[in-house]
Parts: sequence; C-alpha cells; structure tokens
Amino acid sequence: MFSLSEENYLKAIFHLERKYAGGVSTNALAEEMETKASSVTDMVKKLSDKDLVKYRKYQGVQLSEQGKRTAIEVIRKHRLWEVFLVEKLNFSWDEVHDIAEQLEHIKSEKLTDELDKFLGHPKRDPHGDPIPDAEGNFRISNKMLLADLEEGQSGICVGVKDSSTEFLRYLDKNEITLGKAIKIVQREEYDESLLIKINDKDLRISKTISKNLFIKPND
Amino acid sequence: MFSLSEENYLKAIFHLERKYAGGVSTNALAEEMETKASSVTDMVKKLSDKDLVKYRKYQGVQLSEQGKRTAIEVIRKHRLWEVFLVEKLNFSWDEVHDIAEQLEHIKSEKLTDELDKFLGHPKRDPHGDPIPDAEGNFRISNKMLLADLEEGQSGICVGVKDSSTEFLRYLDKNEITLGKAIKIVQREEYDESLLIKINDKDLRISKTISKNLFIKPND
DNA sequence: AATAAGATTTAGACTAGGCTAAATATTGTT
DNA sequence: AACAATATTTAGCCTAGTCTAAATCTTATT
Ligand SMILES: [Mn+2]
Ligand SMILES: [Mn+2]
Ligand SMILES: [Mn+2]
Ligand SMILES: [Mn+2]
Repeated sequence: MFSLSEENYLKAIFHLERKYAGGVSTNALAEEMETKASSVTDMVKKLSDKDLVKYRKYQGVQLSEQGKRTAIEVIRKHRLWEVFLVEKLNFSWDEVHDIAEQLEHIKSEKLTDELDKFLGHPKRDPHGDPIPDAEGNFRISNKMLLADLEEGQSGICVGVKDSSTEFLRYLDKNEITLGKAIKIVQREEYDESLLIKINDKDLRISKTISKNLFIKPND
Repeated sequence: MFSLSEENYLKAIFHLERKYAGGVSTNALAEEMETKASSVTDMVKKLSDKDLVKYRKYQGVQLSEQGKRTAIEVIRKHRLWEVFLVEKLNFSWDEVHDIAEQLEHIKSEKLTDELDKFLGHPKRDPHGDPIPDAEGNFRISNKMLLADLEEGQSGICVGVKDSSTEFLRYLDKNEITLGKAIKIVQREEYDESLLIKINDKDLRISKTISKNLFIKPND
C-alpha cells in the first residue's frame, strides 16, 4: 500500500511519460507536482527503492511495471469518482476534479469495482477521458486537438485537455459540450484563432481554447 | 480545515465524553486511538492551541463548541458513507467500517449534503447509529443494552455497540438483525447468559453478546 | 500526613515529506 | 575544448505525528 504522496507522484509520472517517453525529468515532475526539484529528487529515490520507478541520476525517471499498474489504478478511481459525482450527485463537470483528487486515494479494491458496477462500467469520465478497466486496460481513441484540424474539417467534440473550472465554465457558457459536432469554417493565421460552426451558429475561438479541446475527426 | 489525525482525535474525544463527562483522560484517549499517552499529550496540546478542546494539564480534555461541531461532522460523513456502501454498493454491514474510516475525511460540504440527499436523508447507519443532520442535530433514542433488560421483557433490536466484523458476522449467523423482535425468556445468573426468543426460536447467548446489542424495549 | 502506585507530561529521537542554499553534473555555444 | 547557462543533487533545516525512557504530578492507602 502506498502513501497519498507516492500515488500522486506515480500518477504525475504516468501522465508526463506521454510527452517525455525517454524519461521524465526532475524539473518537469516538479512543475507538474507544484513542488521543488529537490523534493522531487528525494521522492524519486524513495520510489526507486520500492521499485516503482527506474531512476538514473541526472537522467530522469520511468515507471516500472508495478509503478504503472499503481498509477493506472489511481487514475481509474479518479475517473470513476468523477462519473459518480456528476451522474449520481448532481455535480457539474467543472466541480468534480478536486474532490476526485481526494477520493482517488481511498484504498479498497472492492469499493472501486462495486462503484464501477454501480455506474454501469462507464467508458469515459465527464471530461471525455477513458476509464481503465479493472485489469488496467485503456482504450485509446483517435482524438486530435481542435487546433490541429484543417479548415473545412469537421468532427465531434470528445474531450478536454485542460480540466480546470475556468476552462469548463467557458465551454458551458458557449454551449460547447462533449458529443457536439464542430466544423472549422475558417482559420485566422495571424492569431491562430478559429471560426467554428457549432449548434448551427458561428463562433470565434482563440488559440488557447482550440489547444485544449479534443475532437474526433469525421472519417 | 483539520488534518486526518486531528479529526480522528476529535471523534474519539466525542465518543469518550459520553462515558467521561468531566473530562477525557489521556490514557482513555490513548487506548481509544491505539496510540501512546505521550502522543496524546502532544496532540491534545495542538488541539488546545487551535481551540478545538479545553485542556488542563493532568485534568483531561473536553471538546470546545467548535471541536464538537467538527467531530459531529466527521461522524455524519462516516455514517452516511456506511449507508451508501450498504444500500448502493452491495456491501454487508460488517465490511463498511474501515472504508468509512477513510471516506469520513473527504473534505467537501457539498459532497456530504448531496450524498445525504441521494440516500434519502437516512436517519440511521447500518449498525443502528443515528446520523446527525447538516446542522449537527442527533435524535437520541431510548435504547438499552440487551444485558440490562429483565426476564420477561421484550423489545426490538435497534443497534450494536461493537461494530467489529467478528461480532456482526456472529449476529448474521444467528439471524439477529436490526428490526427483529427479541424477548428474554430466562436469565442464567451464574454466567449471566440469556435465553432469548427471536425468529420464533429459542437461542442462548452469552454475556459478551448481550452487552453489545441495543434494544428498544416495548412500552 | 507520608508514601507508593499509577497517570501524565517532558525530553529526545525518528520518519515522511517538504523547503532553501550550495555544490555538482550536463548541455549548448563559442 | 572550454566555458557559461541550466538542470539536478546534496546538505542542512523544518513540521506533523509518532515512539521510548525519564521526570513529575495525582491519588489511593496506610
Ligand atoms: Mn480530474
Ligand atoms: Mn491525487
Ligand atoms: Mn463505523
Ligand atoms: Mn477516521
């Protein structure tokens, strides 16, 4: 059984490994964990002693098989609790992340599996992120950032990269929700803003927005 | 916001105050918390600095108003989560306590209140203990220990004093569940065992059992 | 009223998880 | 190849919460 802090580090390393496959640097991890590089070095040594990560001084860190399994288990719990809060307790999608940050550390395999069953084995959390099953299997979907689509392309809004309250409230305000069809009407190269069609209306969105919205492109 | 450890101390003091109204002693608290007296002294000083308890050296400790409010809030959460686990996730009453010990420390007033609503504002947890409402109001019922009833008296089984898995499984095995009618057929003075009628059958139970079962006597 | 037993507090130490400042390694640029 | 900038680690310190052993207070018994 691992501590809350250890679990949070493993989760952060897991997420950063997408971007830094060859090893997650101390500074990258420090930024993600909102802590100092020296604290990261200390913790990474502890994780290494427990064989949760592979660590070579100055060379960054990578999850071991056990570390990866643990990280995925925490992510599974986080996302299941988010679904619970939204589906059963009337929370909106911008309110659930911080509470899930607490609930993801509750230790009981039976609780996790019963919760999963109670929720009907959901495949995605309220922000469109996939929920690993009890064996830790993810299904990865072919999603792209809206910012990377071409003029004229269209697709379905399937997820958000930034789960902050602020961003989610912006989306709510503009009636951008998961499942909606989106088409790129025009790209403005100067500021990289986009004119999109959604809800049968034209809407101009900035680069900041398009870089944080995942789209499953049509065809 | 208080730490997990502080919350557990407050809860323990709250429970012990029933028994030791004039002040909870360091040793009593140490036993309840399964820790050492010296650790209790340290923590009690911290709680006192935060005005959660009134503490006079060598004289024991009492909850302040704020301490009491906090303790009741934790107990409310503990019992609501126990109801959730039993009612919604198919847990049995002997499996929920340890998980509720974790869940009771999740910090979100909205979560607690939405959970309460979702469960239909339950009045008692799976062990018959009353659940405080959002304002911290308990309803106390006139329950007695089965051991304190007289020969010939009867009543309804309404709660357990010991919530351990072992005791609850003993009750399950003997089909003693909350809501059942119980009558004392005969008291054996030698070993203080009781012959009771329950489920239309006679059953002999030891003093250990009768001292841990709450009955609401008839009339 | 004195004293012994028991309860409680204090002193000093330890671990987990942080931080700052200083030292050292790596890397990019001349 | 040398040097400067940047990244990383180390050293030393801090707090929360725990422990053991020693000191001190309270209480029960003579
Ligand atoms: Mn989240
Ligand atoms: Mn977390
Ligand atoms: Mn309980
Ligand atoms: Mn607890």
